[in-house]
Amino acid sequence: MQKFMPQTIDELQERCKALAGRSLADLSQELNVSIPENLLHAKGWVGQLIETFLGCSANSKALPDFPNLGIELKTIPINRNYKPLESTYVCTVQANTCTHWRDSWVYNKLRHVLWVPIFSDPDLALKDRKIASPILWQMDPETEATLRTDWEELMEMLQLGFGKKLSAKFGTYLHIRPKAANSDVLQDYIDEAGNKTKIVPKGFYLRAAFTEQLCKT
Amino acid sequence: MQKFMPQTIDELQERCKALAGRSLADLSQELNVSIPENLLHAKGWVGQLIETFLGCSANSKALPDFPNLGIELKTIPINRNYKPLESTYVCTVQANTCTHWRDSWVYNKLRHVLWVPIFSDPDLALKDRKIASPILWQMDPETEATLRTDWEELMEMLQLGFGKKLSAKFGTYLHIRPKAANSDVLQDYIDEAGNKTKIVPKGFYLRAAFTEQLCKT
DNA sequence: CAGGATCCAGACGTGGATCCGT
DNA sequence: ACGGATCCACGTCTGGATCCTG
Repeated sequence: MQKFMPQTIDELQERCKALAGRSLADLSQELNVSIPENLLHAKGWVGQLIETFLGCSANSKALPDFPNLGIELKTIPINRNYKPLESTYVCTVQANTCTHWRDSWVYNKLRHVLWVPIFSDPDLALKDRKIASPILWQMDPETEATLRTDWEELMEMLQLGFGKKLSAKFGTYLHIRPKAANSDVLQDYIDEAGNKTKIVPKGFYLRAAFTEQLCKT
Repeated sequence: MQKFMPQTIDELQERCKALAGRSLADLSQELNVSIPENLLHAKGWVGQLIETFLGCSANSKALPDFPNLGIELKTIPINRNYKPLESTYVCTVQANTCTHWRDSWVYNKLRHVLWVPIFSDPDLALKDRKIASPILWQMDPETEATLRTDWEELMEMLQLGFGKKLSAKFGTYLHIRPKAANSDVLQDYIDEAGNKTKIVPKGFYLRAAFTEQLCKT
């Protein structure tokens, strides 16, 4: 059962009110989808459940989840104390497409986000996990400055051919980690010496230390 | 039931002998695959049946059907008089990748081909269609000269931006036709004036007049 | 009947993320 | 607890070709 996509921010916020406090069992029953035993073989299940409830089409590449509103949806697993349990995936890294920050996928994905924190302590069964209050958020100048610096430094390392040395240790809010089916997946890359090589596809992620600020406000 | 891939040309020719004269009903029974009522919703079925019988893996992109032998497999529907009923698809057209003929996908697909003609008169039910004698063929210099000229002229028209005017009328042996799910599928293209536009994805095909020469020898 | 349009299966890529060893 | 590794769904692309109308 798919809902209609909200046409205005007010409609979206109404839908968010109807989401806060509800359990995943509750939501999946209303939407008539079956609930998996755990997330090991369904890692994206919660995110897709929330997408369905809020009425995003779940397809559409390169467009925000709510295209007419320009808003991106991100779920965040948190513990009882509103502390994120995981980093948050932002988008794939496009090596060799050097643009300005404002043209980047990262900026455009994070400019305007609906964060949906979900109480997800590991001892809490999937069905009993509950939605906290969704947060409609816009990137502020200070945050942008930090993200921009992170992005520029990380992209520069990639451009210069240091992709293999680019570990998840770099970056204040944003960092780069593998993003692939497994480590056998490889894509073309040109290293610092100008030689053709292969690296595992990578993605941008927000560190939990960053999203913690959002969830605790 | 998948067979092993032939490791030598001799093994491949043995397999071909076992194929000649047999009906599609016979083959599909041996391979334990169900036979469709007609080809309208299974246009590639015959080709895939023959692939299975001859032991090609059916995956592998950019590689020949028999990678270790460097041989490509092509089925050709023919009538009682060995005249092809259709043109033969070769490969997709890669606009904006101008290389030399010998580096082209067309040359490499057609250098060494196992043609499998199949009696396919329209009044003959799918199950009753029979395999004629497979033909293991290598491109000869005269054929290459004609194919090369066709390919160079067609590619030049594409490079120069005349993709929209490039109809299937051009080319002696080889021509270009749409190759997509339907005519709504579009891909980026730069026209003769240098403007960005969209065209339907295209493929190279061999005219029936060309394959007729092969089937009648 | 030639040329433009179309159809399926299966591989591949991307967006949704969490898992889990050190 | 962090960073490298991994997992599913689903849309898109590609290779297998034939359909079908003017």
